[in-house]
Amino acid sequence: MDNNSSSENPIYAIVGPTASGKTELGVELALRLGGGEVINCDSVQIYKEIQIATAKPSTAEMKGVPHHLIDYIPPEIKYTADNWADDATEKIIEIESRGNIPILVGGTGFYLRTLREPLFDAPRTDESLRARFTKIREKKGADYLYKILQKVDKKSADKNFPRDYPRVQRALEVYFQTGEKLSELQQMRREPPEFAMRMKVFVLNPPRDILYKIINERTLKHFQNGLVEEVQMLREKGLKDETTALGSHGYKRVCEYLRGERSLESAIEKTRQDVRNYAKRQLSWFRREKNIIWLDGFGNEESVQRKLWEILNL
RNA sequence: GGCUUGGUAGCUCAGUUGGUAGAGCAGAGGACUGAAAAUCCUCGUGUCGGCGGUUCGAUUCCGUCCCAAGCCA
Repeated sequence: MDNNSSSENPIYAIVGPTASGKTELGVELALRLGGGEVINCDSVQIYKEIQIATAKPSTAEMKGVPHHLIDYIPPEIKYTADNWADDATEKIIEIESRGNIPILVGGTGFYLRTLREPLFDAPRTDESLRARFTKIREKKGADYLYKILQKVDKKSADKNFPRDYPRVQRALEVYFQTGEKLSELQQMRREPPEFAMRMKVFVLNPPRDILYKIINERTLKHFQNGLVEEVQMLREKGLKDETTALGSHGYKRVCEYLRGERSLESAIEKTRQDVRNYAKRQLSWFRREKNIIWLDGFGNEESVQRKLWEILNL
């Protein structure tokens, strides 16, 4: 690989809220560039076997553009942001080494940030320790864990709210696993990768009301396309409701329906709301993100595509 | 046509023994360091259906009209 030229080569990222047309824009960009390859940046599309409600691109939608990090993790695995950053880094190097251009496409802002601003060095989460804390929380409440955290790592406790248990628990897990305070370890972020500076990140920003309408329609379509049957099949094969994969939009509510906890109708409505709320959170996240370029509209709109080609001189 | 029960925030409703009102949901804004499609924080002025009357003061009581649901003709 020629390091000199690669240090000037851009890497692209197309991000934004769910249902904003990232997939199409990413593929069009790859074709326009000639030699673009898509790397998925979505925390659910990485999983194999869950399909219908994941909005993974179909073969036709890929238009011959190579796609990476899609459909490659078994659904029972707990995959994390750091795993993805490692895999994505590897793919970026691989794609560039064959003279092609990586295009990150997806809506998981945390993953993208993890790639650009790597996390501190830490051992993998000790799942048995996590299970123990979860048990304590279920028995004694989130406030109880929070009080422990106040004693062992006051700074972490002050940063978080008592009921935000994933973060409170994470800080406790780190402390009891490593003997060190998360608040101190977090200062020690690793150096950004060489390519971080070469990344051009575009964020799609469609009108909210239209986006919500599309989400509502798409959700209904997922159910009509056999989402319930897909979940039934996965559960019959032994996939647990508690997995990350079955916790994703649609799947979670269908599991509740299959457990008899809600009606099918309410599973659809609740999923719609889950996805709408998620889209809003994604936008909040990207507003905070540094070094991004906003593209108003949907990724499948010609005006948006034209604007992107213009910015990139393509 | 008569009777009954309702008409309060986008929706479902609570409430004020008369001093212009508050919950849940929806929605909005925000946080985010290995669970991130997760998790959490903050945000509620609306002719209290219209018009009159009583009253210092009415969304609250009275009258009347309109609308909805139910029952009786």
